[in-house]
Order: sequence, then structure tokens, then C-alpha cells
Amino acid sequence: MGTHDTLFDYISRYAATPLTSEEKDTIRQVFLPKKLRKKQYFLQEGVVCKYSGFIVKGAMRQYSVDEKGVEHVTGLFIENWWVTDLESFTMLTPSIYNIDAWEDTELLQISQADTLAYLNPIPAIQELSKQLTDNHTFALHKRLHSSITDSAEKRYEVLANAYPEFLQRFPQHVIASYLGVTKETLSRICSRAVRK
Amino acid sequence: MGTHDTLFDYISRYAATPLTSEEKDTIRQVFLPKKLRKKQYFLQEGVVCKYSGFIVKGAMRQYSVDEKGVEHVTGLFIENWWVTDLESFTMLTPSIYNIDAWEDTELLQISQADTLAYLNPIPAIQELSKQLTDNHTFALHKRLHSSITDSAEKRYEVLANAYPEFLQRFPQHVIASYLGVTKETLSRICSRAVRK
DNA sequence: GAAAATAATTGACATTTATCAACGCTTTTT
DNA sequence: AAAAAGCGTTGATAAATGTCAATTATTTTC
Repeated sequence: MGTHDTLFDYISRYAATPLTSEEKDTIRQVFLPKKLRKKQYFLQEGVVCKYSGFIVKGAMRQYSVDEKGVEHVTGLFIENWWVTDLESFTMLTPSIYNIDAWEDTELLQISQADTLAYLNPIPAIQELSKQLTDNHTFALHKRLHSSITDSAEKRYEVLANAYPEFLQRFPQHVIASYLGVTKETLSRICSRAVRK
Repeated sequence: MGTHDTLFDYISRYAATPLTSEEKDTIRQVFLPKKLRKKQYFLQEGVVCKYSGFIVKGAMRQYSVDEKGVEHVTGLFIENWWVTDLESFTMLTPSIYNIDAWEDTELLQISQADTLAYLNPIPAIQELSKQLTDNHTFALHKRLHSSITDSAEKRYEVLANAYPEFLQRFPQHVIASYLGVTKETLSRICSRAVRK
């Protein structure tokens, strides 16, 4: 099974309309396999995000760096997730984020131009795309709600329920940053939780 | 000028494709004018959000209420903004939010069914809708980034820059809740800022 | 296998923010 | 006009979280 088959499977899980074999060929042509070594950048701050990627294998993170040089993780991504800076990719503006591989990663990437010209017209993709956009919005809203409403401890619980896989794949200090707390604080939260 | 003209103006500002007069008629039929008195609910917790609204005049807020009875404001809306609980409206699931009028408000509301059947097919609306969805996502991402990265003081500055109108339209304790801090904290932040 | 890098923990202390209560001012209601 | 509700402020104190430094364990690299 080639790398693209993972993507075909994924699409068929979201879209009722099946892909024709011509459409599959198109997808094979516009999604280019790419391997990233651990720590390698997919996107660097200040650059326009030219690609959107589908992760076949591996783990990645998105983060910004503040004036003090501290990294703030805003996104985590693993197998079967899409990775891109949506604003930069859509508006062709320089990104304020970095995206890099946390583990050695295999992905399928597609350019902005190919997305518009070849991918978006495919009916199954339109279905998929609508659903992904919706889910993405709902997820963002939930994270925001949690960050306004909940304590650090509660936010950790929410994350552990929503994405338990993350806790396996990323070290605690990365999770801490994703939650907007320091690694020391998260460490204490976890050790308190264990005692219960 | 009727209430719907505000909406037509708004649409023409976002969409290159103009509305035909048939489409305008359709819009007049599916968007029903509705007046809300101050404090009146547009949506209550536990209920499916049946409508999406375009605010012609007034100001509204979205919030949840926690176990202790404290309100957490997650959204603020004024003239020319859309108001709905997108997740509830789209998925037909009960909402966890309340939405009410902060001022006496006039809006145009459309049901889920009419949105699908009559509104979405209009080309100008498809353009508009794509842009609104994008902008909404970008805005959510920015708020989330700010809430992970910034102190309360910085978050207030970010808000004051992004939506200065809000500071005029909503009292400080509402802004505080929107930022995820108590009214006392925001009061102190503001008085410190004045001294500089 | 040794050295280096990465990760998690802990303690002492500082800072930020929340909580609770009281007060004064303004606006709204009656 | 009086009463009530809403709003912003301030002080005292508590709780949550951050900062800095040291220590240890674990994993990776050479």
C-alpha cells in the first residue's frame, strides 16, 4: 500500500461521494510525498506557508517565539491530521509561526496553487473540506472556551479527554506550552493528580 | 431604506458577484426581521440554535455559566456582525451557550433549513460565506494565541487594537469576562495604564 | 560505554490574578 | 423623589502560576 492510499482511506471516511480513478490520479500528482527529519522545519516564521500537508506518519508542532525567546506551542499534529498555517496559506501572508517535525515524519504536501486548481474542484474534497473546516472551527472554539473558563488543571483534563494520544506522543513540557502554562506548573498538577 | 438593505450593502462589500433581483427577493423572504429587547435571549443553554442572525442595530453577547453561577463571555457582537452558535446551528446539537441582547437590538434571522435550501445556493453568498468562515477562523486562532501567550494586560491591548468599538459598547466587567479575567483585575490594569 | 542532550522534578521565592467586602457614583425603575 | 440595580474602584488577603536554580533520570549521540 502506497502512501497515497492512507489519504484515500481518510477521504472515503469523510466523504459520501467516492473518488473516481481519474480523481485519484490527480491526487497522486498534486500531493507530493515528503519526509521530514526530527526538528526539521515545515514552515519558518516570516515566510509564506506554501504548502498544506497531510501527515501519514509522525508528529509535528506549531509554535511562535516571543521576545524573550520562549516558544509557545499553538498546535500539535499526528497521523491523519492536516498541518498548515491556514491564514498564511490562504492569504499568502508571511506566517508568525514555525512548524517543525517533533518525530521523523512522512507527509503528503500540496501547494496553494494546486489546491485551488486541482484539489478543490473534486466533489469528495468539497465535502471533506466543509467538514474539516467545521470541525476545526468547533475545536478552536472549545479550546478558547476552556482557556477563558478553566484553571490550568481543568484545561489539562479537557486536553487529556479530547486528545489522549497527545500525552503519549509529546513530552510534558510541550503539552505544558500547548496549554499555556510552564513545565513546572504542569509537573506539579500531574503529581497532585496522581496522589488522588 | 428597509432593514434588508443593510444586509445587501454588507453582502456587496464582500462578494464580487452581485445579487440578482430574484436573489434579493429570496433574501427578503428568508431573513426575518426580529427585535430583541435588552436582556432578551436569542439562544438559551440546552436548546438547539435554530437561527443565525445578522445584526442591523444593537449589541449582543454569548456566554456560558459555570457551576458557581459565574458567567463567562465568549463572544461579543455589534452592527454588521453575524451571531449564532455555529456548532449547535450546524450540528443541530443543544448549545452550551446563552446569547442575549446587551442593548435593544434589531436583527435579521434565518433558519437552518432556509440557509441550506435557499441561502447557500446563491453565488454571492457562497463567496461571502467562504470569506466569513476564513476570517472567523483566523480571528479565533488569534484570540487563542493571545490567550496562550499573553498576560492579561497584553490581552487587553490586543483587544483594544483589534476591536476598539467593543470598549465603547460594553461595560468593563463584560470586557473583563471576555478576556478571561475578573472585573477587579481589569479595573486595576486600566488604572495602571492611565498612570503611564 | 562515555558524554551530551533532553526531560521531569523539587524547593524557595516572586508575581499575577482571584476573592471578598466595602464604598461611591450613575442610571434605571418604581 | 426614593429605591434599586448596575458599574467601577479600592484594600486586604488568598490562591494560582511563574521564575530561577539545583538535582536526577532518561534517552540519544558519538
